Amino acid sequence: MREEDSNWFAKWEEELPSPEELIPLSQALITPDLAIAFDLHRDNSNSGQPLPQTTPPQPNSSTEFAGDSPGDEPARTLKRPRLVWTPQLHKRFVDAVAHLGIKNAVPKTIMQLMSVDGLTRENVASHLQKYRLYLKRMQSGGGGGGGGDSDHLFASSPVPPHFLHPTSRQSSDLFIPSFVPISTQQQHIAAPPSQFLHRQISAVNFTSPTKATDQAMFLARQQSQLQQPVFRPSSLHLHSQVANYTQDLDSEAKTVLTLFPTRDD
DNA sequence: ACTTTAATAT
DNA sequence: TATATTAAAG
Repeated sequence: MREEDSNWFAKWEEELPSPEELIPLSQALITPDLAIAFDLHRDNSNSGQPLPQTTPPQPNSSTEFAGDSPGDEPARTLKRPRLVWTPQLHKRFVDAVAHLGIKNAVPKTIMQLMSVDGLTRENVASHLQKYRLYLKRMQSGGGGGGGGDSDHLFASSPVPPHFLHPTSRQSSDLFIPSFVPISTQQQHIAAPPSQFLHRQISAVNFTSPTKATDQAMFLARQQSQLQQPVFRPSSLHLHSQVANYTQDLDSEAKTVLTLFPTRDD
């Protein structure tokens, strides 16, 4: 059932700033520094929480001289927990790609626009690769019969039409939301790593000021979703509040990063 | 240096 | 299965 092109737009917009939708979103991926910091208290009580020895690496946050002498930086080689692409995170991904236009939507740029702390270029690249395959298989088989059933994630976000038709203009000039005033929207973001946030925001000022404004708005919209309700688990340890960072040690010592609570549709 | 694609690993 | 990692090529 193909609706008009003008409809996806409206649908998409409706999805955006619903209060209910905003609440469950959390901050960002755990930052390695924080993880390390909190791991310092080893509550070694046998509470079924075997600490991950996989101390998430610190990408580059140390303000030390960046004398990158390979072989001396074990942090670089340590493994991060697997990223879990929740529908919310995927939506950010799609928004970013749509906003950039297919042309500029390369992993690095996408990553920058998403501005999710801890998200790596490779995370995005991997996801992008899979997403493109999904798009390809969408244009061929399409809506009729055989949709793969393993595409739940991708199906959870609407696919902008120009993703499928390389023709016609892309880029995002069309749908900068006229609402969403970036100022005064900002309540106090209860973000412990506000420094990081700041850093990421300031990292967006590339290219011309026009684009910068454009992307500032984009970011502003995105960040309105990032505003944290400051959910304070009264008696819980800091682990849970730092981020939605869950470890799946049930089966093995594998750790899993969860950005947002997954809510079933 | 970065992207893309395919193949492979966990 | 979903994501990561690697290799090769542009």
